[in-house]
Amino acid sequence: MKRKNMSHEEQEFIKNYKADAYERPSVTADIVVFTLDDDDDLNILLIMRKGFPYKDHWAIPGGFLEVGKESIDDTARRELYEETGLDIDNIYLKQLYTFGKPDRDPRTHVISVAYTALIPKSQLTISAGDDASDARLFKIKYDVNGMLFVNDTISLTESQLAFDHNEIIRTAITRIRGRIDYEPDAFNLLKDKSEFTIYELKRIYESIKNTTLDTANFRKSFIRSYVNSGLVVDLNRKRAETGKKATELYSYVGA
Amino acid sequence: MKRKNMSHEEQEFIKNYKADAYERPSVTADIVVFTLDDDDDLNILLIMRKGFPYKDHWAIPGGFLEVGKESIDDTARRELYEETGLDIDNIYLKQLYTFGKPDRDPRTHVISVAYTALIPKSQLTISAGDDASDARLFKIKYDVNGMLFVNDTISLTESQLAFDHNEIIRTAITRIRGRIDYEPDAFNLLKDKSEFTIYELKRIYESIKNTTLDTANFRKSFIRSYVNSGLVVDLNRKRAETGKKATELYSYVGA
DNA sequence: TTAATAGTGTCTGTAAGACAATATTGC
DNA sequence: GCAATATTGTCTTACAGACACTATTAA
Repeated sequence: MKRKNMSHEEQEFIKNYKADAYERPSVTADIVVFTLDDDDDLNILLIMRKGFPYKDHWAIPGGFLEVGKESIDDTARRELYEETGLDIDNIYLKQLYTFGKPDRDPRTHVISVAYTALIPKSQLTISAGDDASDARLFKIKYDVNGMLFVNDTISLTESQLAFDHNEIIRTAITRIRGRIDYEPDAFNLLKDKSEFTIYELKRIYESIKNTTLDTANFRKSFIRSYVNSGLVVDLNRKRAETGKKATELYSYVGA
Repeated sequence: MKRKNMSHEEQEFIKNYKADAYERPSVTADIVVFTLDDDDDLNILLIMRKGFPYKDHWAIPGGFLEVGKESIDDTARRELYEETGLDIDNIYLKQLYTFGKPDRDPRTHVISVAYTALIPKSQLTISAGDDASDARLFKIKYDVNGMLFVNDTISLTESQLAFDHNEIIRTAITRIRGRIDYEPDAFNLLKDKSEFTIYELKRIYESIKNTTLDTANFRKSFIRSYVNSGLVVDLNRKRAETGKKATELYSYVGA
């Protein structure tokens, strides 16, 4: 915010402003990191909390805003980097929603600005940050009581998560499902968005929507929405795999 | 957040937690209040700031979170009530986006959780709250440099607004335009959503989208989307106005 | 040749937009 | 009757979903 003409009076006010006059909340950025595993199932990154509160509970990664030094978007990027070692630029990271009930954290009033990240597994180097004793990917499953988070060694119900993180994850899934039909979000989960097949993209749609799609209709929609608009170009090359007909390759060239 | 089984160790941790150990930002809820004026043009509520910073600048209403006492949603409701005297329940008030750049407020790092409200003018009793010397509705117009805010006596360019409030308003307009085609937001701007004509609703759509719509096509879409789904019922009564054919009345019965 | 996957074609129903035509009312 | 607005109908185009059919490759 560049102010052109701040009066002397106003400058004095700012100089003497006591931010401590009112009690302030803490603010965190917390990130729902989605990826696809080798089964093409939708996965989420959870960390095991090292300290209180919710010590030894699984949680989504995140951390406190560094006041005056960074925007809340930067907090999300920084925390994501610390947890995944990701090249922070060129990453799908979008603000999701802000959660602000006074008792959502037992320490003090903590406002959580939640973000959603969509990252191909090949780009993730998962490592537990300072505040975590472990960090893992979990498949998202559903039973009558809600979501389950499952991998080879661990199975969690959503109520076992720290804080209100189950609600944040629910909100993220709802949002990404709502967006996928009219925004090119899904490309961000491709192993290599500069060289992919329609069927790789289709599997991403199916994982996010938790359904199966008709290949013919998916192709029509893909051509109409992305190729005809120039967002995706046909590479006029094919990729051959053993035992199958070779598949045409496309490249996402962005907006 | 009800925790069932918090360990003694964790309880001790919470008791001894010093929130002051890290610097915290301030958090505000700021509200973009939309209404339609008597010309059926889209209006926004702005207040004239009484104190520094941006003293004597127009701004959207809002205020600081009362830490530990209220959720950020409640902050928005409370501030909206103070500025409009509104019956706070039964109001369209939705979280929009959170703005968190460190220098967006010259006092200190202030995180603004922005909300959008859609309220019929008949329900608004606009009054300047504690922190405002004036409160007015402004038509939203556009010129080559962006938005203008205009009423009978005042004309503002968007860059004259306090803080980054022009960016917040832009975000709100984009969001509401994007939502109106698939969410029943527009009903919240009707004078009386329990008794309205198709044409009253059409004018709201036109104001938000800033276009004119075909009556025949609007009717078809209205019937399909709302009457057939039961969200709106045909009252089987008409309202007569002088010099015109009487118009069928409908009632929004909600989800 | 056959299994497996890639890709095309066709049909149906629904919806959006353009626009013509008809209906009702007060004056 | 006429002006003004309300309401219905028709035509075109686009798209989504269901599903039958053809094409290519490796084993």
